[in-house]
Amino acid sequence: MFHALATSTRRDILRRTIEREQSVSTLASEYEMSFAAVQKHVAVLEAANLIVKRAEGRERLVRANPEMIARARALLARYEELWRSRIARLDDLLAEAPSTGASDRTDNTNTEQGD
Amino acid sequence: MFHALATSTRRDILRRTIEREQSVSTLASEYEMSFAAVQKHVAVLEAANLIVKRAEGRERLVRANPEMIARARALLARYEELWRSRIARLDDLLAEAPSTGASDRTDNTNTEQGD
DNA sequence: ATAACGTACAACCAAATGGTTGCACAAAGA
DNA sequence: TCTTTGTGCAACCATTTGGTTGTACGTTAT
Repeated sequence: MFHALATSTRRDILRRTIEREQSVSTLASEYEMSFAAVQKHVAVLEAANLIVKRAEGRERLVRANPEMIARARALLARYEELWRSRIARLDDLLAEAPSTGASDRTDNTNTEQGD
Repeated sequence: MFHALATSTRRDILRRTIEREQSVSTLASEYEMSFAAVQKHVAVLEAANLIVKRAEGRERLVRANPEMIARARALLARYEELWRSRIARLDDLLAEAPSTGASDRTDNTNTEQGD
């Protein structure tokens, strides 16, 4: 899935199909490359479930699948969560190690950098 | 950057270096592949600024760069925002269309769908 | 019916990728 | 000193990737 997102052309296709459903050839007309090249990019995005296609006459209408985008984002959010918990653990160590004796954690509102 | 995240080995390295800073050879010992292969993966992550290295004696200690992870997540969040605003726009159209004629647009014969 | 359009897919090609081994070199240790 | 360890880099190889052209086939228009 990250592989599917790894090309700017595909991210652009994703952006366009988020904004509005459109056919493969309409998409293809937006780029310098051949129709077949765009069609392959669409196929990669489809395999990653980042878009879905719908048949309408001879056209295939492409639209983004927001579920999958949310999933990618959630995965990265988990990495950030790992980071926060690591900081929290270090924080605990620092709170315990010195002989300050105070077992209760004083103000530990620290460097949260996520949004 | 998404390219750097596109391999499970590299995502795993990222995960490990989030949890704790460690040397390249320590990382390499965790995988079946050769040291050089892991070293190249680390180099890719470093080029994408997803990790940073620090020299300590002959070792190179690797740690994750949470800023960059947040940035990747923010980019995906923007796609979701696009989706939400698209839904909101459709919502507006549906709210306006039935009542209040308001024929401001002179030649709106081709009633754009979506945007 | 015939032409034009939209799509899919195969074959092909150059470049990038993910892996290997081997070598060079600095730092630690015997 | 000599050896071992940790690192980086180059050369090489197989596979994947991103692009091309060509072909086939169903749908729409003339």
